Amino acid sequence: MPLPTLASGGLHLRRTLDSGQAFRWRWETSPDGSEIAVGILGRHRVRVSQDARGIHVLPPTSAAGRDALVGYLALGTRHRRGGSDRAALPAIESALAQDPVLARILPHTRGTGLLVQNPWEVVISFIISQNNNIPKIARSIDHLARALGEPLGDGVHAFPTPERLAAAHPRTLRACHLGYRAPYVREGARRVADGRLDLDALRVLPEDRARDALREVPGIGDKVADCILLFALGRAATFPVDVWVRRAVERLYFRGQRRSMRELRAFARERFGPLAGYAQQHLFAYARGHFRDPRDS
DNA sequence: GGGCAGGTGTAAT
DNA sequence: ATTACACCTGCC
Repeated sequence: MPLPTLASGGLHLRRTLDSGQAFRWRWETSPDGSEIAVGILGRHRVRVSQDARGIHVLPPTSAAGRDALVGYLALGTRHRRGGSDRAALPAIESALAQDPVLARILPHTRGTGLLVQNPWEVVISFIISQNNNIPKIARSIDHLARALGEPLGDGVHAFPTPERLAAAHPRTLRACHLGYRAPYVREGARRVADGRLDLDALRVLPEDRARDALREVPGIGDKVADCILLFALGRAATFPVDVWVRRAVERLYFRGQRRSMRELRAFARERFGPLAGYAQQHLFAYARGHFRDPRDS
């Protein structure tokens, strides 16, 4: 059975893949009406769906693709990884539900997990994300992959390597609609390619040191650095504050009063501790669902 | 057309 | 340590 059904472990596939932490997933509807996520993990094109029985890895996903998916979704990693505990999602959500605000939100967002993504891809993806919106971010990344990524067949391309991206002609980047972010992307790629930014080395640094190292790259500020730490480097205590999370925290915890970035970070650390990253995911999802119009609550 | 979108760099306070 | 502004681009 090369493509088994995997225990969901409390993971809600759709909520997780659509939560804004990854940009290369597409959804298709199968003949029986079920929804199938199609994505690219490294050099593997993978297809996956979920129903009451669990998470199904679907053809033509290879065995290697299946393994990549298990790691990516953090399935079967109930115990220690990289020296830190990764508790099962239901246990995490039970802990978060001690907070009355999250207890109210969780029914809408339960199952939103943190992915274990490739740091290089996350660095570039979130540099592109600044002052941008999700459809446009996804489009730019898709353009980059087509222009510079290894072809994997069927018109699908891997994410470009640092070397290829660093060597890309400005004209090529221009065609990816990166706008003023193009020089940031290029410089980030150069630094990863030549070792000035050693992403693997960041894994063993204290969180603050790793954030400082990331912030040295032009185009990476506090928010993008936090996203990289949370979505690719396993730092679940990190609390990226974007406009949506800010809105959610200020309205739900501070009666709509404006708080400084510093206050918001301190709040998250005190309130959610090592699970702040998960709390952020829930607050973000809820805010996007309910605060679309800045006037309503 | 002006404003905004999952920020950041820069200059000024 | 905070605040104001510009910024590619696509969309309303």
